Amino acid sequence: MKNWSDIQYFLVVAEEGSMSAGGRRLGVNQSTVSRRISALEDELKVHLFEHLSKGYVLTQTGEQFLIFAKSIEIEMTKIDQVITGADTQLAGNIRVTTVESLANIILIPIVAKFIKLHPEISVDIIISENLISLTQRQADLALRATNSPPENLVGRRVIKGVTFAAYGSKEYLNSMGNIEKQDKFDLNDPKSPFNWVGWDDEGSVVKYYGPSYPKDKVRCNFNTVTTMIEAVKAGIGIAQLPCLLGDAEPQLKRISSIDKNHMFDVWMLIHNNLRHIARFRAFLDFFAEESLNKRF
Amino acid sequence: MKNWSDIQYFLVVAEEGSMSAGGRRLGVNQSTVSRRISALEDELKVHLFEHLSKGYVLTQTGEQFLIFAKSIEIEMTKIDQVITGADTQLAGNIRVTTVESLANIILIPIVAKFIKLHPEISVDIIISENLISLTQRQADLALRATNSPPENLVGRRVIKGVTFAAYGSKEYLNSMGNIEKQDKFDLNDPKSPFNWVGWDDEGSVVKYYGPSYPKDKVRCNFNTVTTMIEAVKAGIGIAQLPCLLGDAEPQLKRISSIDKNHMFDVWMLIHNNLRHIARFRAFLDFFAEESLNKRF
DNA sequence: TAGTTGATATGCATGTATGCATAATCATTA
DNA sequence: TAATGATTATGCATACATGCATATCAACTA
Repeated sequence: MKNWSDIQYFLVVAEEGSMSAGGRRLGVNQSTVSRRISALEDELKVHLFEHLSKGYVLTQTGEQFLIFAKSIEIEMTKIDQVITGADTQLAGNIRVTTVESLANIILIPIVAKFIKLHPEISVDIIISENLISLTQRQADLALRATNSPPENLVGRRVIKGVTFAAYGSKEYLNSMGNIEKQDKFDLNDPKSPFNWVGWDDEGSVVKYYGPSYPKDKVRCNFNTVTTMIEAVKAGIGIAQLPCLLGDAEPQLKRISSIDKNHMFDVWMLIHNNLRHIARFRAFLDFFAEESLNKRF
Repeated sequence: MKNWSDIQYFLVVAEEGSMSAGGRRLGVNQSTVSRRISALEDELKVHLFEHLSKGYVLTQTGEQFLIFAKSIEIEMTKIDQVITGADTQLAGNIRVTTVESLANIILIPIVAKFIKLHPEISVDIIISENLISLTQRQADLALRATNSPPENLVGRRVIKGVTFAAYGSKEYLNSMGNIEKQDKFDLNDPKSPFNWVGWDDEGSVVKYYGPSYPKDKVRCNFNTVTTMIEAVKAGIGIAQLPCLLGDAEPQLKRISSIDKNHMFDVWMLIHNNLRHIARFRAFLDFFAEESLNKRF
């Protein structure tokens, strides 16, 4: 797309249904609108409008084009707002991204409180196992498990030192012998009867911070903690899981001691250049406060 | 913002750090770039760049501007892809929006399966109690509780006839008398001792489809089902809840029969004009299939 | 049917933006 | 210190996009 302004012309014609009306709204001549639309259609080699007696109506392709053009329009109004400094009010939308497991136990309860406190602010939680890019502004804030936050992001450490331990489902452990008899198992013994559920570092961008486990006994790998937990529940094997999550599952039983050498922190991160926008600031502060009070 | 194309010029200069390099990349003269940047700065009445010996570097304002400009750039490349028909591949990103309650019990388990099946597709789940607009393309698909989907959206009914019943926490019911003794309560009796947790239609865009309940006995209202459930668990009172959700809570007990006159369906919706894009189609089909197999 | 209104396409004149050439500035290197 | 190379700012000529005027067309009305 050579001339991005053509989107503007497209949008008004799509909305008004006529070149003249579009021109009036943009304060330009009717012929200009007509010529810009033609230029756009020539460049893309598609027909965006059909010229019926009623006026210009969108073709199928035009309808598709409109959907994307709209989101560009929205971004454009946002950019104006930011520059003119309309972002000092505690209103508008916040987009927070995290992975499923952290969303359920940490993010969602605190967000529920926050929206009650600030009825003018709406919060979208974007759950994604791919690391949503804050730099590309797919989200405003991110709740991340890490030990070293990227330097272009600032934020607060909301949970410190999440530990790992091995867990198995009570049913699975029973099937391998009486779990009532023992609380600790020698998991590193090559003769240990347990299968393992592993963490797939390759497919995912989210790093594994836990202790090592016998790779040759891994039955299957997963790239999200939640699916790992499901697999352990289903009796596929045992797994190294964050205690924060494992202890919350009544069907699971902790079968190892905590390894203090393998821990991670949880950070609420924001892009450096967005941290002064009022609603983001308010959310960050509120979140830090709440997570301090809560004991994970 | 008058000339949307100026964003283009801004982006290349921000990246290259010089007007000449920017001009080369865009295939225009260096002076053009310089003039367009000046025009942009004059129009917005801010300085976006500082001219140091090393070249042009972003000011604080420029950094903020960049963040939003980037997302416009991303949308622009998307619009090109759609038009040139690059969207026939089973790859890319899908954004599905829904409310928290539906996410937890329906959406997340199926998405987990889906991303395993299609490793090239990433799925973002956007949890928002405000109705995210599919028309404005804040999301690609939406999982909604409704009985009449909007006409510009198409989709599949993934769950039919979700019923309501009254629920209370076992603890709360015990405190009001022995729950073992009775299974049905006369909730409409004005002398009934129960407080109610209500649904706040006003604050939220999500409609309440359940049976009526005595408004004069409502202690507090909530605008998300999940917070209602938490309130009921906390012993604030009883509430009309979707059985789908209420039955899943071991702490709760169903204390009324099902009212067949108040039900709702759950739809997976997509914008009419996006339904032919391959990855959306694949997701919609997979979701319909999976939800058929599952019994909710 | 003719007249009226409103919309669109196209020729022509004009104004604006662009490219080119040039001079000034600055960093690097001999 | 001088010389080279690269970048930027500005004057000037030109190319291109816009506005204006006009002809055509379609729909509605008397």
